[in-house]
Amino acid sequence: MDFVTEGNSHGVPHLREEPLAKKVRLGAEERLPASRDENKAVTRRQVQNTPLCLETGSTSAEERKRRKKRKVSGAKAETEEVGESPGNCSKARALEQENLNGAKGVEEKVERDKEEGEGAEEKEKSEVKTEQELDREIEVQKEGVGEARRKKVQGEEASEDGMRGKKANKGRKKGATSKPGCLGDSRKRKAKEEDGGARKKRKEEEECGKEDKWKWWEEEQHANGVKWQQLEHRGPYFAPAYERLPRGVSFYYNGKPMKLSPATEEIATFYAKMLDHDYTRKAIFKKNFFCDWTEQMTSEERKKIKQLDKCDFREIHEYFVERQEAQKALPKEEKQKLKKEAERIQEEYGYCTIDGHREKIGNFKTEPPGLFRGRGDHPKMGRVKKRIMPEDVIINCSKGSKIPKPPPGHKWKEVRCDNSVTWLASWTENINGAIKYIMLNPSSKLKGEKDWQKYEIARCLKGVVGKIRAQYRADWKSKEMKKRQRSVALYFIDKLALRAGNEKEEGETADTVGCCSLRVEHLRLHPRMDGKENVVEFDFLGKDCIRYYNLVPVEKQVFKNLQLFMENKGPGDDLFDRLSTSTLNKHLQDLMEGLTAKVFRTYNASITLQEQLDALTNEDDNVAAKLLSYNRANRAVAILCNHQRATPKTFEKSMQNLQAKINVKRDQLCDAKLELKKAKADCRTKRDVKSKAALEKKQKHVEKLEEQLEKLVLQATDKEENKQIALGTSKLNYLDPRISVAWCKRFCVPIEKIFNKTQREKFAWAIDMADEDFVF
DNA sequence: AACCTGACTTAGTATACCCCAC
DNA sequence: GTGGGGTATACTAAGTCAGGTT
Repeated sequence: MDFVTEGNSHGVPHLREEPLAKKVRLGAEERLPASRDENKAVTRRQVQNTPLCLETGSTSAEERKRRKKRKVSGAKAETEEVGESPGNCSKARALEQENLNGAKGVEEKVERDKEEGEGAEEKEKSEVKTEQELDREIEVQKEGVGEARRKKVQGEEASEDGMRGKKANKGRKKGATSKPGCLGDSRKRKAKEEDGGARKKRKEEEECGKEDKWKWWEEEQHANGVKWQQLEHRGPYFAPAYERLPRGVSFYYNGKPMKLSPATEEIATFYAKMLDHDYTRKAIFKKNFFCDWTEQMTSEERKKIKQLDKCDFREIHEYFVERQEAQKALPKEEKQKLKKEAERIQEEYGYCTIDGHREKIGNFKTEPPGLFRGRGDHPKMGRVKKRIMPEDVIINCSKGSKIPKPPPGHKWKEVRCDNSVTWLASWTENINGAIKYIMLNPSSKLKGEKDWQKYEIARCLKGVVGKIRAQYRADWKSKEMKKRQRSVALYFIDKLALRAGNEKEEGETADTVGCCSLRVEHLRLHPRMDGKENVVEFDFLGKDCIRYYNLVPVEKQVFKNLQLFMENKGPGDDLFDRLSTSTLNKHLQDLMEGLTAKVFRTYNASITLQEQLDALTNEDDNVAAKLLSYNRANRAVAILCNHQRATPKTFEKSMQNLQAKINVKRDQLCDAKLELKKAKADCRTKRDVKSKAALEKKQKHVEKLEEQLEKLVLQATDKEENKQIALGTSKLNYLDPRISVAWCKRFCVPIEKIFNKTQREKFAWAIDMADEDFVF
């Protein structure tokens, strides 16, 4: 992994020379058991959670707590080294202000209204499509892109002014669907052949066509803080009531069957269902479960059930396994019936009306009761998550609207009308006391607008990041300890895309950290390592207990600072003892409006995608090769952000299958080439029309096979490189979709190859507004 | 400034579902 | 028609960050 900063004055983590998968692989080698199959009990997560093997060792929660207290009081007592004037970035701010205001601006409505009619017409036409029509459409789309490109060459103005770029895009759109071809025939053919999933697409489009799409991005935004004027919904859909176990299914204690009270039995089924899960092998899980379970028992039961290991849930477990299998084996009509019912529920509860538009809700069901599945070494795992009752639920809707009816015999905790928030209903969960919300789907206006804004802020950062970097580099030498720590932390956040790292309550959650909460034990300093100087070895558990392991050569001054920060500290002490996320974010806010630590992650992710796409895409490649380039660029971002996944259980097998396919194809190609040779000879001797036609046919066959083989090989490469990396998270949350849309348009790749249906819905705004010239 | 809480985004995993090869 | 594999979706935990209170 080359995290070396040479040739990159800002120490930006993007644009690396070496394959980007190395970091993860390095971590993985240490993390993963040699053979998962041999040792099924050892999951990735478990291995990740084993204490970090640092000389310093890990620190207990109590010790950390003690130290933290000391840190806080110590920091208060100690005066700053030198009282320098506070960081002044008003210039940067002033510069940025303009940009940001622009970003928030909204287009003139008149212009829009004029064009609305045409849009509607277009939509109507495209409602139901045949396969041929779809293929034709792709060609036309490509032709349009060519037209757009030609226009660009002629000097047409590109629209890239962020949230204001609508007008120009509209103009482009019209052109993009009408003008005749720019592509050569062979390329058109290629595109046609490669888009095999036309049937699937048609189905998707039919579904999409049903809903009339609301182009909220062409409308005015609400005044500051107001999220809606009108909101009406059906309230949450409650988890089904508990059903008693059938007679023949029993819980056993100490080998003897035992009838349990309904509440006790229900909780027992939660555990029984998880019997073949790793959780039930964890001591904390068992302890927490037993503790909460006994609390729910009747006094009679409590007297009898004293030890968990005398409890036998196996019969209950088997019952649920069988029931699930029976469910799967249900006759078609029964399955249809169930599906219909699910659809009905979705129809009734899954949508709301917001400002006159029907929008999909993200999660309209309350979370069912069960056992808490905290990740990593969560101290509360196994605790009983209580059933949510209407009496726990707060409903949020507009005043004049139809207030949802609670289930018969129940009432809501509260009905309120607060249009400064986006949630429709909420309740407080019993494990951590956190509030859970029912909110809209990502395709909704409320979510989409926020998403769009997020990328606009990240784009603003692009304009000032140079200054910010210059400043934090200068601050590395500050006489103020606070500033030094802040500047080094910011360097890490920028260069390594670390999360901010809020303080967490000790003992309440798994011990994970981010930048500001790094402890001395999470870093090791190597003045020299593998021929590189000033190498910092990071090894800590981040969000969701995903291990972050990285060897990073840093600049000399950073290295020196780290030595200074670590001086006279124990392994469990905070590295940045004078820094918190709130002071860091306050500082960032001064540098640029809207800037917070996480914006760096968004910015660096998106800029990395853009740069990698530019570097990796070859215009002459076929679609499969271009997709590999895209995935590689996406992968670079996923690695930067440390988005990992467990290697899919079926990985090895499916890899073998793919390899087998490749081998078959190779053989076929070999045969086809032989036949081609024969046909050539035949043609030379006979010299008639028939043999010439045969030759042509053979030639085409070989070409086709070659193409197919190449596609398979690319697929295999992609798969292998993607083994432990999760691309979805960055695609969904960090990459400005307009970069992908522009790339698709520029390189004639159908957007469906990059975004699936859900993603297209979420990014509808970007797909509609970005043209091929969009630059992040 | 610390602390707490609410609102919202980001995250990995479990499961449902669909399609293709047989 | 079926089973398996792969993708899409559902689910909910775990973060970030801001604003109010002490």
